[in-house]
Amino acid sequence: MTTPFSFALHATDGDARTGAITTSRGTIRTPAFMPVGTAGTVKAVQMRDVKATGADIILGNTYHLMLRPTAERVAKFGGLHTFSTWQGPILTDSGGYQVMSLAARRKLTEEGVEFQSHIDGSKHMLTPERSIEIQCLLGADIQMQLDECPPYPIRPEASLESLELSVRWAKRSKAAFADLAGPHQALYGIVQGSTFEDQRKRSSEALQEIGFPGYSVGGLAVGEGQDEMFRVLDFTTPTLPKDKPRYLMGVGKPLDLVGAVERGIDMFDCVLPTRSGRHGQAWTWDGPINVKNARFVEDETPLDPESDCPASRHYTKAYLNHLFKAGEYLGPMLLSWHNLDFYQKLMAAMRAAIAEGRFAAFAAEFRARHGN
RNA sequence: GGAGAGGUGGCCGAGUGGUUAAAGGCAGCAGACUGUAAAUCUGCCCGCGUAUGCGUACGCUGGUUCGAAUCCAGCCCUCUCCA
Repeated sequence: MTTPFSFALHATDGDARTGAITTSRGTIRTPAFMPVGTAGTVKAVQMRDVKATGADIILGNTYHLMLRPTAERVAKFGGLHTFSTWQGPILTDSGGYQVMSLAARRKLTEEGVEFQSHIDGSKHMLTPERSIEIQCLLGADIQMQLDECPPYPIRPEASLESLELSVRWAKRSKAAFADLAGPHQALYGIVQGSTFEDQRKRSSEALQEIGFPGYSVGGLAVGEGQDEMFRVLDFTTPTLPKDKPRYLMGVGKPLDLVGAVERGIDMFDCVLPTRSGRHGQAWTWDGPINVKNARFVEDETPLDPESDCPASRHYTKAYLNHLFKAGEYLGPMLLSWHNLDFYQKLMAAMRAAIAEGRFAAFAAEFRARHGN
């Protein structure tokens, strides 16, 4: 439990990078995709299966775990790792995303965010300090500063104001983290600034002045579209230090991941593989399909016969189609599992391509096969 | 044989004179989902047409009415109870 947090770059190919983050709970191979486990569970998939897909780290969420079962109760059980049985590294989001997704249920002030629980209406004040305290109670290996994830589109003046608030919260988060966390844990700052180049630069510089072991790009994939997101990355990642991990929060679709890795991103998280899996969508090398579609009713082929993942190899599309049509739980379970596995295989393929200096060719081939 | 209830779009089921191509649900056909209030949401769902629209339609036949899924008559069928 004493291995300090560190990041090592192994190879670069263009702007794409591959390396490893070392934590006391294990190594995270980058570029990494982190399955989202908001409420202490990667929805519909058992931890041992999440692990078997090749995931090195998963997410938890401050807001949701604070409300239920509460951070204090999780701490009583020995932390989120023990409680959930996930023994690898855990990254927790600070509640910043809920500032946007639950905008109607919160009040934002300089002090922090007051949420009205979506469960029972009770009020909860989440300050930068309290967010760090909760993340420490959960035992998160990588923690996020409390930030305001602004909506899109947003006026430049409003974005700037929001960005400055997030910077002030970053400073407070770091101070709280210094008091409560250990050297084996890490706190990331979050770059904001919407789609404005000068603001992204300003945010990036302000955070580096404070100093963090890793930097996130937040406030993207919120409706601006892929072209715009890539445009923002084009001028944002170059402002980040090369020797620290770069985390693009909340992204994305497979093609988003490829484009972002191409632009120098090292870490990703997204609900998409699990959510779309629950909704019948399967991601494959040949693009996304919806297993509920009538054309799969008698399709006896599996999602990926070459995969070592049982969900991808053992079950026919006809069977998956039947499970979804019949409303059987196993359908969402199998597709979530398969999608997580596909995402990990995609990340592994990108890592290998970067290490071997053929990332551009890999990306081109993937785009051609997967569809645009 | 007697008494009663009822027949509505693939199914269930509202509607009991005009604003009804006919609520709602299910099934069906598609789409969306990006730091998870999501096993969710959206659209289509009689036929033809992009559409204004036209045609057909509430067991069958006939009638009343300016106008009928709705009122009347006859017929056909189903269900429940009593014999």
